[in-house]
Amino acid sequence: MPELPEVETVRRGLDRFVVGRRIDAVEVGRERSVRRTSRQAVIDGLNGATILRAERRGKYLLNPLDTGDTLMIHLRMTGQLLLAEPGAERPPHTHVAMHLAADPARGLEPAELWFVDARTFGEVVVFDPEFVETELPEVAKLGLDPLVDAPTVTDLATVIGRRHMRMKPLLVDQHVIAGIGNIYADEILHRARVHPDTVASTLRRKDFVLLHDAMLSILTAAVRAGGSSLKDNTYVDLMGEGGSYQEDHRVYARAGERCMTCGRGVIRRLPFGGRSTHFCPVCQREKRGGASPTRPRAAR
DNA sequence: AAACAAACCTGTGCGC
DNA sequence: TGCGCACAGGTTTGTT
Repeated sequence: MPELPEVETVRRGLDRFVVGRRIDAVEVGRERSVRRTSRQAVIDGLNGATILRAERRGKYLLNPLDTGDTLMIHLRMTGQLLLAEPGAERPPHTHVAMHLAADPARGLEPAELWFVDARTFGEVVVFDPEFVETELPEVAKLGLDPLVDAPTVTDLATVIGRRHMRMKPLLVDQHVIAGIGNIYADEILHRARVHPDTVASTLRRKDFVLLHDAMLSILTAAVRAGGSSLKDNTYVDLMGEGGSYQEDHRVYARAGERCMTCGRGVIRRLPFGGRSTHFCPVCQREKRGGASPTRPRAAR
């Protein structure tokens, strides 16, 4: 569920309410949430540690600790991080609870930080960042982060311009660009007027300009709105508040509706690369060379 | 290199 | 109301 804007919103909550505090105790309920290492490794790695910073790379939350280790949390589909008062009743599927010490300097009372995750795809890991390549290889291999790395149009063109992948699967590929998921990929392609089936290597400079602008403006606007919360309200921030960017979605979950941009097309929903994809057939006209199933390639 | 399916789990919404 | 099935924001792995 959570993509870059949602994870960034959570990161900001951590920055504000959790950074600088010591973890006095840790409870791990379900072992699956800490499967990367073990229950004991997470407990030992966090007990007595102080969280120095709250960082994010793609959809990964990275929190350096004063022990030299880093606490990584990935929410995957249904994970949540919630701040609560000590002893408060925990929601179902609360798998990890960290007891945070007070921070009198900032007027913060003791609190609990909960990792809640119904589907248990998410995970909590304590690792040594010096060995990120072996301990968390996927983090080491993440592509450009649109906000952290602030890539230019040329950076974007360099990273995706020689790929023969279709744009929808490419945008959600974390090795290429980190942080974009199914919702924002659809929104970005629509704003850039690029059909999801367009092969990346056929794009022109003007397309990269449009994609770059769409990516940056949509992601920053979504962060400003606190992310997108869908009907099930699975995504909420640290304080349990939903975001409002879903109100600005132009194509995602709008199949069958008239396009709000051109007023002519009707939003379609089709699987691309196995993911349901929403687009306006008028705004995002398929161009020649973009979408043939057997892509003829001149030998060279 | 790229496409595709399956796997990991649970909850929800829909058609009947 | 109840049942069964399709589907869901992510990512990895194994095959073509």
